[in-house]
Amino acid sequence: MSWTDERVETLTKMWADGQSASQIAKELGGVTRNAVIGKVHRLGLSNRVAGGAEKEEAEASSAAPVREEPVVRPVEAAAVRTEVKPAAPTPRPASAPVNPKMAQVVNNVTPLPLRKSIVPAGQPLPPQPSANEISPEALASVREVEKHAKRISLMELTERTCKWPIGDPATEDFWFCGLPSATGKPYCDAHVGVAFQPMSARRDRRR
DNA sequence: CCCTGATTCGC
DNA sequence: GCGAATCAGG
Repeated sequence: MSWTDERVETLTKMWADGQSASQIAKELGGVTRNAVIGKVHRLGLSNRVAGGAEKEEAEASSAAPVREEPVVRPVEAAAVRTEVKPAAPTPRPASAPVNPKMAQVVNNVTPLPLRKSIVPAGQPLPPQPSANEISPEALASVREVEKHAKRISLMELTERTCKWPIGDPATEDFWFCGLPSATGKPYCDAHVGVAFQPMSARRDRRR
């Protein structure tokens, strides 16, 4: 792969938008993160956020561009950010996963009343599984695991962290399990245990 | 260990 | 110019 104008443009935009070198490399394909970093330096795009807080951009405020040679103007950066794809709707695996919301009922972590505000008016809720659809063993292991969960935030999720949500997303008391997830699986072993269950077993336990 | 960017240097 | 290897760090 060579650095075509188009690829350089992609690199420039993603870098300005705060994407990591590895993310950019993955997007471009055919290059390693080292290649991306090398190119970034050769392009003189290095010094990104300058110093301090990373992760979230510090451009919201339209502070006067003191420094010349702007990498990307705020408007431009904002436009790019808008293109970020929203999380894809979670498809139900063939093995009939149980709604994660169940965890709360199970944990009796204030299951009800759910904050009405998080459910847009007029939006019918998907079928909510009941506690007895989950095997006692799976429940026990989940309760145990959630005591030691890493409690990571949305931004800290990676391909190999458990993405099981815990708590109420409408409050501060919300986080993700964060324990190591089996390669290729979205959750840690315990949460895979309650998320994926054979249809027959669920039917049998259902009241 | 997972990950980050920075630098060097043979090609 | 390129990027693997390496370094330094979270």
